[in-house]
Amino acid sequence: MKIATYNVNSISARLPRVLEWFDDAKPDVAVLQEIKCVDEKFPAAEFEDRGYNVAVHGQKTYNGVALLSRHPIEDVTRGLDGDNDDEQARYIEALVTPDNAAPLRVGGLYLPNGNPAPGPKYDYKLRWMKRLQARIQECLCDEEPAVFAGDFNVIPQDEDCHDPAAWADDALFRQETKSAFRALEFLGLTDALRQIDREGIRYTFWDYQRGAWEKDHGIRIDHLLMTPQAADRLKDAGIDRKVRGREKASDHVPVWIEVA
DNA sequence: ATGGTAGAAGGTCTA
Repeated sequence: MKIATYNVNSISARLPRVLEWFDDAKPDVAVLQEIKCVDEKFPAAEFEDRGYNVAVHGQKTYNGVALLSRHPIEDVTRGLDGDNDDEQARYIEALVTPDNAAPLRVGGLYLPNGNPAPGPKYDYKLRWMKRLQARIQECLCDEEPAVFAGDFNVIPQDEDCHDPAAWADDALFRQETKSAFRALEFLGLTDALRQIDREGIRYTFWDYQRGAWEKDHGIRIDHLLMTPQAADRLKDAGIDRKVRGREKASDHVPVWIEVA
């Protein structure tokens, strides 16, 4: 079973690119971020025609996430507990129940960027990470196979960044951010992409500005974190880097895992 | 050189 995450940076602007990738990669489950539209505007039919069940947690202009699955989905939830005043659409979760494999819980997330840091946006990022940690802890206590996938807006380590010094004070790479991400890993989660030999394929995002793609000035911020019961089933993982070079590409590329 | 680009807007804001 192939599970992928892809920050599309507007589903309406990106639809031809996204469908092209779906037809090529054929993920069983995909979580999308920054769809930037309300639920009713999401092009669900395009995915349903390809055999996907569609769950959307949309928002006008900003944010917005979706979960698409060829297998049946149950228990769809939208948003994270812990802040009733949070109106930003950044989290969607479902239990994927294949006919021929064990169920797998999948959380799709778009973690706040947090810039400028320090400041209120950064405080929101750190609070959001605490709420995510609480949700992950629940799944770990249930000893459930689960994958938390998405745009974490976290560069975990120096090796995930073309120029660590240039990013030192950025909300994606500040010490508090890295520590909060480590706290998630220390719960017992596996960073799936860390496990494989990527032969120089390390990054998942290249800024539109300053020729970042052409110079390979990238960062790794799109991740799939797996509970032990899910990590035991991990077979392969990859980054579909070539997508970044296409016309009208998102600034992120798809990242995927294959699980038994 | 606090620029540069992209998207949703139709103001600037977010990234």
